[in-house]
Amino acid sequence: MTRSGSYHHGDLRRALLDAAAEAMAESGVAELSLRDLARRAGVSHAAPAHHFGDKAGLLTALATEGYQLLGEALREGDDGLLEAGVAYVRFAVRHPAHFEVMFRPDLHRADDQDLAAARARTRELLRGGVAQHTGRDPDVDSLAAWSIVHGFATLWLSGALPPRLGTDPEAAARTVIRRLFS
Amino acid sequence: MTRSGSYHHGDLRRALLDAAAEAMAESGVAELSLRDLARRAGVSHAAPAHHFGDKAGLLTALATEGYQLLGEALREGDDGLLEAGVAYVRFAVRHPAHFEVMFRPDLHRADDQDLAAARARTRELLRGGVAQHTGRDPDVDSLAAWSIVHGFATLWLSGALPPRLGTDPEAAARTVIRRLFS
DNA sequence: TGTACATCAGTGAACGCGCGTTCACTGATGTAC
DNA sequence: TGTACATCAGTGAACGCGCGTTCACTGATGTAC
Repeated sequence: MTRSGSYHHGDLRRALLDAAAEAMAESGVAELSLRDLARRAGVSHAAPAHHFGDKAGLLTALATEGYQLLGEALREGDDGLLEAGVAYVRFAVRHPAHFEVMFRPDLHRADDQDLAAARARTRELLRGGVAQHTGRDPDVDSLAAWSIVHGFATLWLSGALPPRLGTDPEAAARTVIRRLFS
Repeated sequence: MTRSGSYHHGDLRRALLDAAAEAMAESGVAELSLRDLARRAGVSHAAPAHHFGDKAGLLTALATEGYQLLGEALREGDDGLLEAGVAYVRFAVRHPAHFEVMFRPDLHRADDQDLAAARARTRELLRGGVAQHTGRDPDVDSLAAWSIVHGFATLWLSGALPPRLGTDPEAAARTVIRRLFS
């Protein structure tokens, strides 16, 4: 879509979201600036305002996309609870920037309509998936499941886990999740 | 310790750490600035450099203190696994700033000696506590336990959990942790 | 008890920087007729 | 097929801001004798 040399970018919105995810994965959200994203996309530093209004607007769009991607990941991993849990961890590791901004309400506009809709839909998937597969209190079960996969993903991303676990987060997560449902 | 009107503060190091925890709890780490902390402590904006060198130095000290506080909390909650887990969540909710900076290596100097020592000691407590009380593979059990309490605490702090859970994080956490060891 | 002096803690002015945001503009696109 | 015009996307200069850091300084403290 990038027509280089042309005045119009082609799909600047997409390019800015990708640049944001890339920049955050590289050096964290603290370093993120609109001017840097514009530089990465090869446009003037005032261009982003056209698509997102301001910085919070861009991060809100990124969070919204994150909930959509997570929703797709959960639907694909519809081979039972274990695989859904693994899919959650896989999403977090593959899309660390989306994952972070989704759970940092200080970074996005939590009351944005699109974001709220995507968030609600994906959370329903999370709850519904657990309720289907368990015989116990689905409230407790879904909260326990969410906590354990979210905790594992967060600890993995922060580098807090011991090196002994190796380099495959999904394998390690599988063992841990299995422990919850044994 | 604050001798107001005097040239020397008395315990500026302590005051700055407290101010940092307070400021982060109020408005997140993104807003944190050394100049603001100096304002809160009632000293000139160049004073913090004297005690911490720079911003990363201050946050490293905060993370170190966090590991010490968490260690104490875990030792006190030595009435079994369940209460240790609850103590973990209680620590996170009472000291959200410490908790955040401990698990954000982009905010502190991970190779600082004091920090590394405090971190290692507290992690040993985490692992050791679980190994004592379980009949199964202690590696898997301690990782599952850490994941579930860390995940619950993180989700609670981010406001992601449904309002239905009420306002008492410890009660909700207790139910969830019990589920892991049932 | 008093004095000299080294050390330490805090001051305040100055610097350069990158940032977000605003604004009048211009180039490109698409649509009506 | 051609022309006029509205709309949209991106430009580039300008602004004001708060920040971290540096530096020569000064006030306070503690210690040796």
